[in-house]
Amino acid sequence: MPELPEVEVTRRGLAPFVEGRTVEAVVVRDARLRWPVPRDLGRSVAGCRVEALERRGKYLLWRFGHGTLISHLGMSGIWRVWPREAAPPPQRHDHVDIILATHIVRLNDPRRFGALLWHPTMAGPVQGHALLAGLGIEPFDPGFDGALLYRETRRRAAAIKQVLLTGDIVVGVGNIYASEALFRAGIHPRASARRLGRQRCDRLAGAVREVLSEAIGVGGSTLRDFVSAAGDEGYFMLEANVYERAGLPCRRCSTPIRRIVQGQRATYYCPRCQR
DNA sequence: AGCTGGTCCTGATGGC
DNA sequence: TGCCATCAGGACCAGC
Repeated sequence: MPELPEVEVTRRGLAPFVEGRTVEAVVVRDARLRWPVPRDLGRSVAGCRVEALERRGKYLLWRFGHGTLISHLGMSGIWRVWPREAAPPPQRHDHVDIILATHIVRLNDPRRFGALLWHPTMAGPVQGHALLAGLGIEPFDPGFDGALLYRETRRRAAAIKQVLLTGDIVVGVGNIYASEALFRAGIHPRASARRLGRQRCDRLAGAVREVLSEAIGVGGSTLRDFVSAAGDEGYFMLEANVYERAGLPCRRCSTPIRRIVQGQRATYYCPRCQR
């Protein structure tokens, strides 16, 4: 279940089975994701080698010599891998199989907010694809720092929590980690983005990077279960400081954590630690 | 009935 | 008036 850490954990889990391997066939069982999965995906990639499995924001990019398979997990998507002889029969919501020589990589997505699209190289570099073109900087790019955050928020009057969620300044911060990063930085989620000072931007940029990288680190420990199809162990989260802790004492100051709604999404924060 | 991890799209608003 | 960027809300779904 996918914010950036879950997508990165997925990428690391799939990469050994996928990179350098050749796709034998693609089975599209149900094409009705956010946009229709191309029915002829098999014709685009069968017989072709996956050069690399990359990530951009929450998108997983299967790089081929002649194009890129763009995958997004939406709210409920998950990729699983089995040795071919051990793959169970497809279950409900198992929409697509990518069949390799020795393994099957299978996409399950109950809510169908995910996406699987083919972008041929002849249509231009994949970074120019409409879905990727507007994305903000990667949180682990050395160029992402307080100075950038400060510069990019100057004309954003909206609440910092919502600005973080749009992903057009920095990618990968979903609803859970937005609350967690703001707690770590001591910033109130409703604070106007443009009114944050330089120091608070420094703190927030650091907090975003820390929260995401710690979550990736922890998710790494569930990699084995995730890949082996031992159950839906793919999703793991850090022990939250605020997320879903409404009414419980703040771990730092014991003040009860509050839940508010911003843009129809829940936000959690400590009214004492975050101003 | 009302929540839930994402994000695209539309239409409204406001600045130049 | 027009052209922007920004912003709020709706939309897409199944499962609990």
